[in-house]
Parts: sequence; structure tokens; C-alpha cells
Amino acid sequence: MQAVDLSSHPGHLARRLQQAHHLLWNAMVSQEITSPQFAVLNALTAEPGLDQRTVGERVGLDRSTVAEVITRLLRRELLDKERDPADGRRFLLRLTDEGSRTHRRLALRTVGMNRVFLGPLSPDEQQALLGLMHRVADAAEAFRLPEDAGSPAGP
Amino acid sequence: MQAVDLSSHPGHLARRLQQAHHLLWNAMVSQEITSPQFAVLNALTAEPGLDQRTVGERVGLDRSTVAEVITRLLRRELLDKERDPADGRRFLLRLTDEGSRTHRRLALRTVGMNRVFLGPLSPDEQQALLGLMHRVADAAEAFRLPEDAGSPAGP
DNA sequence: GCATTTTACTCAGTGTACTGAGCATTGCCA
DNA sequence: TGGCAATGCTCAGTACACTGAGTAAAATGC
Repeated sequence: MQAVDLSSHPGHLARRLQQAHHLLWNAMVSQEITSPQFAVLNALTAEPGLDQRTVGERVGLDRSTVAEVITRLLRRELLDKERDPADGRRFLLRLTDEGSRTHRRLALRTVGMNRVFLGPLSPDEQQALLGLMHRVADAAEAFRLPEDAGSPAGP
Repeated sequence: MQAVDLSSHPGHLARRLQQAHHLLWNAMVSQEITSPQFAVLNALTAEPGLDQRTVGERVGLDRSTVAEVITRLLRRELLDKERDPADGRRFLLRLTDEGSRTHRRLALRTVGMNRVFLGPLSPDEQQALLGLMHRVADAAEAFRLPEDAGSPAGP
């Protein structure tokens, strides 16, 4: 007895939102490249030559997931991976020409998809939603490694 | 060039939100029972005797994922599954006593977790966020099966 | 200079989440 | 009533996403 109303649970709504997004992404952006894969292409567009760990930091993926996503992008020859000559632990990542083209093509389509996705909201509401989600996600970042004494990390 | 700012992409934010939620859930609710599993327990608390398909409909899981989640809940003996005597295709699902107890215990904890999760927002902002997410998720539901009137699929 | 620790990455295991194909039961209807 | 479509579920394949354990290279400490 006493079931809960899940529409007041932000975690449940976030999951449903992601599912809806997945649906729209497949229909309007790409069936080959997923949204996390695009995020990696995007990060390497902004900062070529990042290593895996930093890419994960930029797009919000943990070390294992980043490795898998990169494996798939390598298989599609959308990026290159080579050992850092200055640090044998690192792999430096760079987009191939095909990777750059793919990123540009998909970036254009995401604009239309986001428009449809947020279509039911007014422009003000859209901004509000993005801002609120951002604040909650950022705040939760602080829970990541609670035992690390807080030196405030600047940009 | 021309990397995109992902903080204006609701899909990206939804993913980050879910990751943050996962973190908090593990810390404050349960490491055994996941949030989708709880959603299934919750649906069966509200409506005992549902079949798998309907459970999926209630909590927003597709047929395959529901089957897997239910398998795990069966393994933990939190629910019972038996063939519908009136319809041999269906399986009827019901919570065990242990399942009911687990649901109640976790339901209490989710209250505290949601409070922390939404903590960075004011009460008004919390309501706004929930409402906006709900509207976007519901609207996207319409994209699920655009063709229910018969589009002729050849043999 | 060598041992310890830290760091970047890999690997194994678990759990969502989706699609497409297949199988058995039911319901419809000509 | 016999065929056929619809329905409920399973299974295989792919792709995130996390944890914990393990490996190799670099930085640190003495």
C-alpha cells in the first residue's frame, strides 16, 4: 500500500527525459552516432589532443565508458589515438577529417532536434529548464569525491 | 571547428542529471535495489496483479528491459510471477511480503534523497523543474508510435 | 638510485535501455 | 471453423554506465 507518485521524483523524470531524447535523436540526428559519441567528437573539436581521462571529464563519462565510446569511434575511423610521446600512460585523441565532417553534420541537426524536443515549452520556460537542470547537475558534482578536501577548482 | 555548448542540450543535461541521481541513490537509498527496480515495486504496490507489459507502461520501460528487471526482482524474491489462468500469454505479478517491506523502506528513503537532490533549488524552482520535465517527457510520448493507423506493410 | 605512490588505462562483472526477430496463445472473422 | 492478425513474452545483439581489481608508466620521497 501507499504507492508513491513518481512524477515528483526528479530521477525518474530524468530517465524518462533521456528515453524521449534517445527516440528523437534516432529520428532526427543519427542512428549510427549516439549522443555520448557526439559529445566526445564535440569535446575533441573544441580541444584536439585531449587524453581519455580529460575527455571523460569534459563530457561527463567515467573512465570505463569513455574507453568503450572511443573504441567505437576508432572502429568508425572518426578519430585517431596515439601514445603521448611525453607520457607513456596517455593516449592523445584527435578527430580524423571524417570525424570533423561528421561532427559538423550532426551539430547542425541537433539544433533542429533540440527545437522539437523543447517545443512544448515557451522560450522562457526552455531557458528556465536548462538553467535548473544545469544547477542541479552541477551541485551533485560535489558529491562525486566527498573525501577530497575541497580546493575550489577554477576553470 | 565550432564546437557546441552542451549545456544548452537538454539531452546531455538529462544524462548528467541521471548520473548524479544514480550517485545519490546509491549513497542514500540502496545499493541493492536500483531506481527502475523500485519503480516496478511501486507500480505493483499501486496495482497488484499487473502483467509485464502494463508494468512497463506504468514506469516507462520497454518490454525487454521490464523482463530483465523482473528477473532480478524474482531472484531476490521480492515478487511472484504466475501465468494468468484466463490468458496463457500473460504473467501476473505480485509483491511478496518481503517485496512490500522493501518498497516501504525505500520509499521513505527516497524522500530524503529527493530533498538533497533538489536542495540547491528553492521550493518554487523545484516545482518548476518537476513540472517542466514532466511536460517535455509527456510531449515526447507522442513520438513513440506515430503510425497506429494502418500503414500497409508488405508481406 | 630505488621503493612507494599516483596516474592513465584496461578488464571483468552487473544493470539499464533499445531494436529486431521469433514463438506461443488468443481473438477475430469470413 | 480454419486461417490470420494481434498480443505477451523471450532471445540476441548493441550501446551506455558504474564499481572494483589489475597493469604499466611516471612522479615522488628518502
